[in-house]
Order: sequence, then structure tokens, then C-alpha cells
Amino acid sequence: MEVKGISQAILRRLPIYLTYLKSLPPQGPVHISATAIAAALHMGEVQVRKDLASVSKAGRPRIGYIVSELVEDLEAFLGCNDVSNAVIVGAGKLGKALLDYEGFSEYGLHIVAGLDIRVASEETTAGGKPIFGLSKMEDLCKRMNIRIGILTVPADQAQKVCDQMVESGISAILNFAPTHLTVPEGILVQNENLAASLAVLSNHLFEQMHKDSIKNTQEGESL
Amino acid sequence: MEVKGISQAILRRLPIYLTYLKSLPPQGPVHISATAIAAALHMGEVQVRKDLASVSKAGRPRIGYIVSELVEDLEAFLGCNDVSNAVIVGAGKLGKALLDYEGFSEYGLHIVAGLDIRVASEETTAGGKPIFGLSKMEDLCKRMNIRIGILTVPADQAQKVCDQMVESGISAILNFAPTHLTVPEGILVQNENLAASLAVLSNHLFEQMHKDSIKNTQEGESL
DNA sequence: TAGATTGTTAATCGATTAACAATC
DNA sequence: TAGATTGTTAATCGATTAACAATC
Repeated sequence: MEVKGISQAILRRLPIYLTYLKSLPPQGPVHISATAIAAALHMGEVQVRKDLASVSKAGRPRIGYIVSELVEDLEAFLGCNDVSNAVIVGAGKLGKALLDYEGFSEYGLHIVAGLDIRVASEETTAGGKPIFGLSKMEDLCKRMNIRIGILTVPADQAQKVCDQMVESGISAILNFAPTHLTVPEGILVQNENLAASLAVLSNHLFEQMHKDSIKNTQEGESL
Repeated sequence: MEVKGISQAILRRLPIYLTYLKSLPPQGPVHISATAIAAALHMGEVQVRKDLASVSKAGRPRIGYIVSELVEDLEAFLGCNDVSNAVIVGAGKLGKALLDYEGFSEYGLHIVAGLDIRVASEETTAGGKPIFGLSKMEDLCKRMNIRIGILTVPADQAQKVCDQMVESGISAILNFAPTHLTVPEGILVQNENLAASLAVLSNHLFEQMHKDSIKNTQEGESL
């Protein structure tokens, strides 16, 4: 009856293993060791072993894991098998792209529809997904028992719309708006934060540049 | 001459502060304290103070920061002022959406063009951005001194294309492919990993469901 | 001055890594 | 058996939080 808590850090690495295992040729070896996975992905061997141990009990000393079994365990744990319905709120360019993006289905997510405040009656994306007015959200979500919402509205509207999503029964939000969302207890927000990633990238370039200039200076001095 | 290292954790929070500060009404108060920011964003007060201290020296006891100064310091640190050119490699649905996505410019990123292996001569997105064949990458990147690449190809091609990007002089990669990339020293990859976020979300729903069912069972037993 | 707020120094917490015993 | 690989227990590392002195 114990609810095993698994850290978010581990949780975010599991899809990496899954993708890698799925990319292996089907006619390849039946078994694979944590060591081999770690080597292929340039990750820590112990870390991989510990991560895998938290989702699968099928590891055998000397042999490793049966690839197909490990894939199953990972998929089962990540809930790839049971399909969840989801809506995308905010049908701007990014929202529309995500509506038509097939990638979600691989992770058990079925995007039912888009919702946008600017839409009066009903529209359809290039890929054939419907977009409704925002007023339809509560009805749609409750009727279809939708718990996952993807938020792609501008930053200044994000909090307001987020509140409406929570009202509509959504309890897991993938937030693309470059802002912090405040939510009640029990609601989870994952920030898919482009701004944050770009900050890390540009800082890296800056430091690299800086390092180069030091190196050049030193080289210059040593001449 | 000391290169101050700033942790990635802090770096990823800085854009949150910046977005919040920019969202304040221009006719609002001139000053703002770390305490107030923390309260508004529901973050730790000490954490905010420490984060801000790492990019700005303009904090005054009793008063806090001058909003406009803090915005400047954040923007300067995050490199929002100096525009970097970038390319998007992989012009599928997501890639095209990102090509036309205006949000990048807010963080000093100018998307020059898209590159796609399937494109023979030259195409144009709905928003007017050019898409070239992948063979043009090296020439384009070196000519325009492009250091940032956004990777939106399918997982199974990601590593190969990533290698080509590095060859072309790109040293900071924003990776949307649901896979781990192996890169040489000095190259930074930021994984904008939808799969990872979805894993965290669906695990949250699962645990919530589980908790609900325990609660229901206990309620049932207590009757 | 008094007190709010800053930045810093020390303590806590959690995640990663290392060491090792168990096992096929 | 020998040895590779597993899972676990202990040590290290880094980030967050708490306590406090400095300051306007």
C-alpha cells in the first residue's frame, strides 16, 4: 500500500533510457546491462543502475536486463500504455503547432482539442484538430475527464487562464508561458521554459567567449 | 579576471524574475524588494535574495531594488541585449512553428533560418523565414558566425545531425529531440524535453489517483 | 533611532557518486 | 569456480534553507 516516491530527477531521466532502448535494432542482443546503457549515453554507470532499479526488478547479475522487459517496465511506469486526454489552451502559433504535433502520442497523450479566447465558434487546425472558445473549457474537461492541460498563452494571461484550468478540473499543467504559475496544493506545473534554457545557453556562450579571450591574452603575453 | 560561475539552477530562475518585473505596471512603485518578489511568485525569500545578489549589486537595505535597474541588470546578465543568431535544424511541424515563433526575440535570439534534409533548394515558412537544405548548414553558420542551434529532428536522426551542427561551429544546442545527445567538451546541450515533463506530469496524476483510491478505501472501511 | 531589508556565513537537505556485498 | 553485473549502504557533493550581522 506504500506509495513509492520517485524523485523528479530520476523521473526525467527515464524517458531517455526508454527512447534509447527503443532505438536499438530489434534483431540485436536480447540482453542489455546498465553498464552498456551508461556507456552508450555517456552517463554515470551507477546512476543508470539505480534509476533502472527503481522501475524494474528484472535485472540479473552477470546478464543485465532483457531489453523487451525493460522497455515494458519503463512504459508501464511512465504510463505510456494508458492514454490520457489533454487540451491545449492558447491556440497561437506554438499552440497550433503542438496541436498538430504527433510526438505526444508516443508518451500516451491524446490531444483532444485546442481552446482559445479569440475563437468564437469552432475552428480546425491544418491537422484537423478542433479549436473551441475558452468558455467551452470547463464543460469539455469535465465531460471527458481531462486532467492534463498544456498552456501556451502569452505570459501576461497565463495566471488567469491557469486558474480557469484548475477550476475545470485540470491537475497537471505543462506550462510554455515564460512565467511562474501559482497553483493550489495538489496541482502540478511543469515549466517547459524556453527562456530558462536560452539563459543557460547564452551564459555558456558568454563564458566560452570570456575563456577564449583570456586564453588569447595569455598566449599573447607568452609570446 | 575571475570567471564567476553561476549555477544552472539559479540561471534558470533568472528569466522568471525578469518576466515578472517586466509585467509590473510602469506607473507602479519605483522600488521592489526581494521579499515582495518572493511573495508574488510564491518562492523562497532567501532564494530570491541570493539569486538577485548574484547578478546585481544595486540592492539597498530597507529599500530594495530599483525595478528598472534590476531589469537592466537581469537583461545584461542574460544577454538579452546582444542579439545572437541561431538556426533551427529540422523543419517539421515543431521546427516550422518555432521558426515563426516570435518569443525568441525577447531573449535576444534571432532565428536566421531553418535547415532540413528534405529541402532541396529553398522554401519559406508561412512567416517568411527561409528553409535551406541541410548541406547549406556549415556554410551558413560559419558565414554568419552562428553559435546557437535548435534541434527539432526525429530522435533517430538527432545524434547524426547534432554532430554536423558541431562540425559547423555551433556550440550551444537546444535539443527538442527526445533523446540524449553526446557532444564533445565545450559544447552545451539544453534538453527541452517534452517527454521528461510529460513523465513527471503523468506520474503526478498516477500518484494522485492512487492517493484518492486509498482515501476512498479508508472512507469505505470507516463506514 | 528603529526597523526593514540586504548580503553572508553556517546548517540542512537531497541527489549523486563511491564502495561493497550479493548473485547468477 | 571466477568474474561480471546487480542492488544496497555509506560518503560526497551541491543546492537550498536558516540564522545573523551589516546598512540605509
